[in-house]
Amino acid sequence: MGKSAVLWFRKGLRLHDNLALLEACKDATHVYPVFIIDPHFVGPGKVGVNRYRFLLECLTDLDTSLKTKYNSRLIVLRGNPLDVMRSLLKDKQPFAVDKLCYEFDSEPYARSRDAEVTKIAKEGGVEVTVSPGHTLFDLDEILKKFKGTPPLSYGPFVKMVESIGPPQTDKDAPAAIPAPPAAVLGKVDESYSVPTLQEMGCEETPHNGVLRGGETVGLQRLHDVTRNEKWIATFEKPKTKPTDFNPASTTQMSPYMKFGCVSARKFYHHLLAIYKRHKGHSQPPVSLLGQLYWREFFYTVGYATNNYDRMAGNKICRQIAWVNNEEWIEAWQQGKTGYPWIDAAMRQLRREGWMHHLARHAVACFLTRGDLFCSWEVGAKTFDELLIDADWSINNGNWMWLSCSCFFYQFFRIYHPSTFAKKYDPTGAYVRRYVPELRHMPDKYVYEPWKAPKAVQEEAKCIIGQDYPEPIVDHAEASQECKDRMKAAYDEHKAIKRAPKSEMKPDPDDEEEDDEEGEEEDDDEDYSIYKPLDGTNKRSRKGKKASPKKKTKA
DNA sequence: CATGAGGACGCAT
DNA sequence: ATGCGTCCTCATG
Repeated sequence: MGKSAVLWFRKGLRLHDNLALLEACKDATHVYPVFIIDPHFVGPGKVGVNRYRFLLECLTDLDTSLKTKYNSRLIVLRGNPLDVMRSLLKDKQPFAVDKLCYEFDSEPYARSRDAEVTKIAKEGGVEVTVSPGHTLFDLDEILKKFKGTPPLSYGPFVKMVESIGPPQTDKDAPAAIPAPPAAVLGKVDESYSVPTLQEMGCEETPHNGVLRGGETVGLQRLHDVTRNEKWIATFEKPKTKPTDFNPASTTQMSPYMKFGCVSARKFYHHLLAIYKRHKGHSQPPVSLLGQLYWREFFYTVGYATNNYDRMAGNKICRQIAWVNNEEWIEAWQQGKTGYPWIDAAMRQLRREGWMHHLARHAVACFLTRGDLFCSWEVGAKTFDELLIDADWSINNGNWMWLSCSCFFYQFFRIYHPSTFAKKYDPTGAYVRRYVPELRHMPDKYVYEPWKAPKAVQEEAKCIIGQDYPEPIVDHAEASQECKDRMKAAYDEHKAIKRAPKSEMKPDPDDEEEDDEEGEEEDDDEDYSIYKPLDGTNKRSRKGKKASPKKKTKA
């Protein structure tokens, strides 16, 4: 008698180089390709419409490929994965299986979910296999090399990664995938098909972006983008332009990497083949290969770090007394800060679910250490909702980077919120595209429209403060205050580090447990512009400024 | 386009 | 103690 295996798709939404799929096909008479729509990710503020649309496109593509090439289909189940798996693996509903195969996922939610599911499988007598493949290398293997603690610098990380040799060669899609039995295929009808956006609780909005989901378009993009080998070989990330659109100046492969539509290993070997033909190609960190290594880097650190997605209890994260001003946050999120370059980027994000890396830098710097001094966690959540390529490990890592909370510490280097983009796009075409209010503003004022004389504003049909907002902060003033605050936070950090245990830290080895909010003493009350505006925002999310002196353990 | 100051960071060795 | 760090800005030549 043959075996029935479930291939549980989560990320890794592809048929090529899918080790879990190959594992499922091994000795199986039937393979059930399954995806579970998890309500955990549904709802306001969770996953924005653009990423959901992208996901559904990925699922539709899988379903189509399975139908046309393999006489099979994708079975989409709905509900909490634990409930779904309980009924599948223990109650054998809607079908019975012997084996469960999936790809390893390093994110905390996935890890605890998968641990539970594994338990359920054991109880149901179902074998479980976990395959690597989302990253170039097995993260546990990398971690072992670093004795559990990966470096916080890229250089040493890459050095080690390169020393372990190239990742496994990518595998082709299987020649055949044994389909579920006809009886089951007949049983799983409409209610197991790919949902609509509406079912996901999203409004059916027009598709504004250029990036469609799926393995097929992902591979096509990889093919198209790598056809220009010279460009691939000489690619340097800092030299790409954040203001380019149609086409963007980068590969835009990130959403396909995030969902695993395209295998990282395939991308890697593709690049190396091109490098072989082009001597003098660019190098990490700026090269395209360097970008894959950055991904690997953040995945590794994210995997090894507790509370990686927040400041409290996060050992690698600087503790900084950010001040969340809700009005400013709202303005930033909606692209109404009064700084056209910042607003254009934020509107592109909301509209298309994508923006260039350096645009992400600019808006992140602006929200946190550059101008508004709001917490990077707010920014990370916003990106997590709106970006189609939002990737937990990379997103949180980059937010710590940009806010000078980890990885990068030169807080006096601040992106200018109006002139940074000028060198890329002197006439402001990008701004005009995403901030139509400024469409008729002369080049001279398009990045700083508040400086335009009234007559010019009238001529351009854009009165500042009426048709387009005044800047919510004065950059010169705000950035100086931010620098001062960062300096204070860093000094505090140094003081804590220098002063050893002596009565300020209860135990040198308590690390792990209850993150006792190192609430900074707030000696800097005279920072005018960051003071709370009557009740709309709290001083600091962790508020309680009660304790006057350094706490001792309760 | 290239260079240097600015104010002087931290991590890794 | 030293070297280095993907992706700053402004002023100079």
